[in-house]
Amino acid sequence: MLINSQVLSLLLSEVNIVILMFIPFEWLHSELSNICRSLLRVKQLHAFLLKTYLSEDPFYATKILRQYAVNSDINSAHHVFDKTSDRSVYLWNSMIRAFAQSQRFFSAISLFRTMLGADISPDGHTYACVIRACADNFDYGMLRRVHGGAVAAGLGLDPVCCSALVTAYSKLGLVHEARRVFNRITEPDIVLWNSLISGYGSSGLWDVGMQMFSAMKLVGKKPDGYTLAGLLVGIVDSGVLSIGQGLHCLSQKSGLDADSHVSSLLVSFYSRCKCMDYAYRVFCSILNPDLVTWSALIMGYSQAGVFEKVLYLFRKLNIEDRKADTVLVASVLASIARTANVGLGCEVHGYALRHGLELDVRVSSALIDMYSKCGCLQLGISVFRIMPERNVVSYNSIILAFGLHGYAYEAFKVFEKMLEKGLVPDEATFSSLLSACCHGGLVKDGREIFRRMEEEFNIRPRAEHYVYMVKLLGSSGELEEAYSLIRSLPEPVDKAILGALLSCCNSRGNSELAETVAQQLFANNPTDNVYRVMLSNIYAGDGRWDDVKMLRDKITGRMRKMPGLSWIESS
DNA sequence: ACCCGACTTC
Repeated sequence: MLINSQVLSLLLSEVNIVILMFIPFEWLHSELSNICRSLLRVKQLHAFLLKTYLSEDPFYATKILRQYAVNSDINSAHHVFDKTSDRSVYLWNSMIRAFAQSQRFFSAISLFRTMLGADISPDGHTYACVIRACADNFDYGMLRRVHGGAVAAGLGLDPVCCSALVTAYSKLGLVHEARRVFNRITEPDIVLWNSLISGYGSSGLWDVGMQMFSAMKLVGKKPDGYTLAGLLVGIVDSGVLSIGQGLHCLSQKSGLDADSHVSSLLVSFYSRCKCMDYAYRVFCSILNPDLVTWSALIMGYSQAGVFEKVLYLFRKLNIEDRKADTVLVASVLASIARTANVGLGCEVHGYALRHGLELDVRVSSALIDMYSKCGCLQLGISVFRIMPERNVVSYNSIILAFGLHGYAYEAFKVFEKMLEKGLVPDEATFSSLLSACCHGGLVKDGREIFRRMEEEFNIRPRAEHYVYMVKLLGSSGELEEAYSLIRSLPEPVDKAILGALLSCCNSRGNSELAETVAQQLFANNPTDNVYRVMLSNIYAGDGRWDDVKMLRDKITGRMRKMPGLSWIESS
């Protein structure tokens, strides 16, 4: 029986028991089992189930609940759950999962607690779902409690539960804890092996992941797409290019390169290694690359600074009649910000508007940054004003924008507002604020915020923060204070921090301190001739030509200065 | 249903 959409709509809206007799149940099952991306259709199906009293059946109730959940209609999903009197474990699990996936962590936990009190026992999947939710919310305390609960319920060795535990502990950075869970299982299944390998991969321990990979093959387990993906995420830079190439080779031999996750990871692996030719070749070999793979390639070109390729690919995507998503548009905008071409930025903003992507946090934040870097602060502010949802990144972007344009006072005002909203500032927030102080010459506020960063917000300053502090203090003549800040740091001091002080010595004409700083730089970076050039310029300013000559003679090899180039676009 | 991918600010 062939059912086209018109017939279907008619059936769903005008159904009665007579028509029901003609509906093949295989069709109904497939309609409910496949992911339906239309909320309207889900509602029609639900109405149909209600009319035929099939909604009482926990099997159908679960199916429709899940359909509501994938369409983000969590209230309807909850309604279905409430109306079903005969609740199976699967139904409970689906509802807990629906809460967890729609970021309603506390609802998920509270439903889980209700389930513990009800006359039904949670199974491995219930615990797995709650465990995952704990990890997604970085709630270590809750994770320990749920883990304890699982052990007490006799599920401490349940394969499903343990896979989730291994992943959760790895996500919280406790890969040793994950290993302990793994070690308790005498015969791990492929999923458990994959969980541990992914855990090592995402914790930066790709070598241990490779050891586990060998161990897994020794006990006769055949790797699948998850295994390769877990290994590939760990290969982060060109230092281990050959390992990644080996995995590429392996994926081709085993046919796993057809897996969309594996192929997109191969593209991003080559991108991370700056091997864009390889990345492009892998991309071209994929039959129907999905948006994630397109994004990986576009990001690769963006990070390699090949901006014309970014735009070329974005246009190519459109020519192929594919619709970009928020992540892809945000990446393209970030790339345009670096070219400072506001015309292109406006084009992509227009694209975002036409496709209803402009209110997304990532897109909006990228727009703020793009407009401010292109010199259009006002446009960035307008975007910030209208965005419905703001996160730390959005605030960081607008703070940076104000600072960049010399409005340090506004930057601090936004910072206060951000704290009022209960958002927790991160390292980038303080980078942006310190940068604002540098642009505005606010020494006092800079010192204050630098102090608060550590004392009040528990953020240990990184090299970039010290660079800003040194620049701020040094350029306002407080060279001694800048130097004593540097001396409080453990050796070896990052060359960017010392370099910032050296450059301040240059502009303030303090050759005495410059010599001390430069000696330290020479000692730790003997091949970096830039610092010799800087010091020789300082000597030249004092007319100490003998010292200039002595330094210049030490510069071995050729130094080529890149000619300064700039361009403007005219229309 | 447990294990895998692109992500805006520094």
